Amino acid sequence: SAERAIYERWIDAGIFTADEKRSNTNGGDREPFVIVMPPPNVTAVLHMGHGLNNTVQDVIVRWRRMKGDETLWIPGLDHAGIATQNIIEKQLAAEGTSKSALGREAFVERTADFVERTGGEILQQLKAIGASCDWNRTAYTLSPALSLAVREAFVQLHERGLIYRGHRVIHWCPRCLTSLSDEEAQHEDESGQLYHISYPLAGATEGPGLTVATTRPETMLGDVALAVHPDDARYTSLIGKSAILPISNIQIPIIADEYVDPTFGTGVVKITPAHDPNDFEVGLRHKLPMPVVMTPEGAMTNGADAEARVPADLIGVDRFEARRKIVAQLEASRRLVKVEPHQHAVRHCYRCDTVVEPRLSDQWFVRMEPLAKPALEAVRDGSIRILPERWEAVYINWLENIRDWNISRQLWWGHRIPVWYCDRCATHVVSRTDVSACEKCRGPVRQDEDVLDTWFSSWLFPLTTLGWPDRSSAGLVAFYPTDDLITAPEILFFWVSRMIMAGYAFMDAPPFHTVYLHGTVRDTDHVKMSKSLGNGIDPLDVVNTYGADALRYTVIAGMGMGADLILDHRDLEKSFAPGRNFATKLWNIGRFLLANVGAAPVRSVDELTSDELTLPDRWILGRLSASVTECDAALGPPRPSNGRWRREERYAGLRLNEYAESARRFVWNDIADWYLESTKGRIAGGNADGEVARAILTHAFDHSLRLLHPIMPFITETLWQRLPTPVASARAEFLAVAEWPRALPASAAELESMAHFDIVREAVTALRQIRSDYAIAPGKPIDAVIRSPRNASLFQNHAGLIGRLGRARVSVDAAGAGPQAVDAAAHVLISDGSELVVPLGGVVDLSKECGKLRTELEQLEIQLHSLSARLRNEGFTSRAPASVVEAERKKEEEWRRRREHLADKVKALCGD
RNA sequence: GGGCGAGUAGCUCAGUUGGUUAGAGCGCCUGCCUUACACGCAGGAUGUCGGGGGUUCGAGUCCCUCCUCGCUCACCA
Repeated sequence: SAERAIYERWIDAGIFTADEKRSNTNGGDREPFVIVMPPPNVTAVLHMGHGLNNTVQDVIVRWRRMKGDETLWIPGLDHAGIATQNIIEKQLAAEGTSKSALGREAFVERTADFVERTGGEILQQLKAIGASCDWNRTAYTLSPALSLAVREAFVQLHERGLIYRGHRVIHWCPRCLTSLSDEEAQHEDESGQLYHISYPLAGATEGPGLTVATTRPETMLGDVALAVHPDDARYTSLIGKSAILPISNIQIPIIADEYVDPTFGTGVVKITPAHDPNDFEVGLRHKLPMPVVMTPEGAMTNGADAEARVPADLIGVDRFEARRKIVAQLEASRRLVKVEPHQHAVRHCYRCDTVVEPRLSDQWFVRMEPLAKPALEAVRDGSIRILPERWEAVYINWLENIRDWNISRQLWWGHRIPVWYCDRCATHVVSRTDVSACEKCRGPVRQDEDVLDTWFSSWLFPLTTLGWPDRSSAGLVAFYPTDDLITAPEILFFWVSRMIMAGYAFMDAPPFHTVYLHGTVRDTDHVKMSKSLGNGIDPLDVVNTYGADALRYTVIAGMGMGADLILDHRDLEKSFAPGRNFATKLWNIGRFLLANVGAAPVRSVDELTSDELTLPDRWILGRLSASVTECDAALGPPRPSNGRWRREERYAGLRLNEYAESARRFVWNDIADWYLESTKGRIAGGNADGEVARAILTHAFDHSLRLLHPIMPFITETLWQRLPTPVASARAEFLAVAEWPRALPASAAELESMAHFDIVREAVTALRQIRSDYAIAPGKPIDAVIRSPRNASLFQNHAGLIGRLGRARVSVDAAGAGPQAVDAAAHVLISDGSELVVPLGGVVDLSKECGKLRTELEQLEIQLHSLSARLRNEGFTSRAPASVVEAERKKEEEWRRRREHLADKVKALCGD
């Protein structure tokens, strides 16, 4: 319930707002740290994928903010050409109208209105999970400024000869009625049919003819030749002759082309230049006609150059229906030789899943090879790293085989292509500004009807959001290049690699130095979560039920580098239990602390003298430093030290789950389980030692909150605001901008203290174990003797603490191993060689304990045996590092002692 | 078809250059409403580290091979 108010205070204080002047690349004294958000589609609503993606970004941004960087996280929206247009078209259909009835101008206006009114909801939703974006800089790919930049990029590339108009077979979606790039036409494996069709030879009315195999019989109406391999002995005699195209009944030549694979199918390929990219190439080589036999919607027709190929009964018939009819006709005329089942990959539209139709048309293309070169080099030379590492190979493989990018879309929603045609002069002009008349003849011109691929605007995002094309803009000077790019692997090619190309093409520098690809959110059957499949989780439900911090912690802690996140949409409580439980724990620690420590200022830890500190104090301070070190190591270096990643740091860091685990362990297992319990008697005392305990507990918890703030910003900020302040210390107004903890190197004395407290903890655990093993009721008092020749004073000093935490009256026997206990007693060895003894005084079944002891002895014998064998092995002692051998020897010694001890005990207790 | 990855406790996953008795969370078992927390506390059980071979004094970790799942690219009609 506190989240919204805290978020508003952060916003009011302007702590998410970046200032160019503070960046050290622009006269300031702070390192800039910048992340550009992968802009969600303007019509999108928040789902778990966004939740994951933006939580990761926010964790990193908040970490750097606390580290003192000038942080900037730029939020944005993508106009999402096809996706948005589809939505409006559906709306229009529901209203009984259509985009063509509306007309282009009205359609665009309506879409813009819709986007204006309801779009961008997702950015509001991101605030609910705590996203610390600089909302003043929210960018939109179709805004006037970015549209100008898009046009500038088009014109520049054209001037450099990298954009051209191409006439070729492209991927066409018959439902969206637009062309698609290679990446947008996605392969899906399908089991289809391979139809073997016999084409009679011209002049021979009878006979078998030539058999070709095809998966798309309907395209045969567009056939202009049959092709065989020039060296295929079966067919060489036929080259140059003709065959009859069934159904259309026209004569087509038999040609030779090396493209044909003699080993596949029958070794004869039908050539359909207008409806197959390979056949198109063959057609070019052999100067064949290229008849189009389908409408844009995918219905059969006699299109350009087709004349009378499609018979009347097939005109207007959909391609798949036509396939059935043609197969039936072929069968009837005995031209269908056979049909085989056939596994193959079919391309589908990435937006509507319709089977893509290859189609001959005129489109604008970007020549990619020159752009790919520096992008390839950037990853190879370490200017850019990709995490997890394995994606670098995928990236390199794609860029090495890059193909030109079809950027024109036959849509209305998007950036209109800045090209104007003069039909009279049969020329065109590419222009930064609108053109109203032909330069040559002063006659009328018309602008290209098409718009640009959505990704043609988003690939410029890191540039345009910072002020490009003005290369000297404050934004670019202060914040370019950015730092991390965080997204899902699905858009590595669509977006990430193209941004890298754009960075080099337009700024001569990479747009970022790190690409972090996180996993996908899936359900327990590992199916990708999606609203339409009904297996989605609404992050706002989670926020409302368990809080944003529970969501964030669960997501971060549960996700290894690059691994998918599995959640159960049917059981939110179970899915988010880790985060909810930890958030509650944290809150309760805070409650205890505030109730016991109170609000009065505490002493500063810096001024405490070492003789004031108790053993637990020194231990928790040591654990704090160790935890900070662990968190820092998991988060890693924020940027390459010298522009390029050195090998040893390249794949280090951003292990957010390890960072989360280290912080959790410190808070829960160190502070809550041990330190806090150890202070319970002290603070109530109200004396000087109580003041020390107050100071240390406050200090340790304060630093826990700092460590956890990037992951759980709301709870940590709320608690931190109420924490007592150390006297004479200037504290930041918000935890969100408080200093990140620094690890202090531990002195030898501190390390010894930590080891000593670990021994004390062992004694406590030993007592609890005995109580549990012998089922001694919690209220029943027990006595314990610690026999310790070496650490008697340590145990003496902490007998009270051990007794309180272990629920026993503890005394210490400094004489060490004296005469064996006459009474039945439980013995537990402590790793310093001491022994903890609890007389069981008739409460316990002796035979049970003997059995236990014997089992323990037996296991120890086995382990000792293999350890000794190892130490007798010369290979080990001579080749293993000395430190390892030494450690093993020490261990063997200890185990021998323990074995003797156990054997003695069994003798004494069990009589054998 | 090419490339890559994964297979570790019932489930979801860690395990950094080969080196003590392989870890965490959830779940499970036992006992506890111990004055911050039962979303908790204490104690506990559970692993032929996918199969097989190899290198090594030593392999979850390196190599080979097989099996099973993913991801990704691809013009075999």
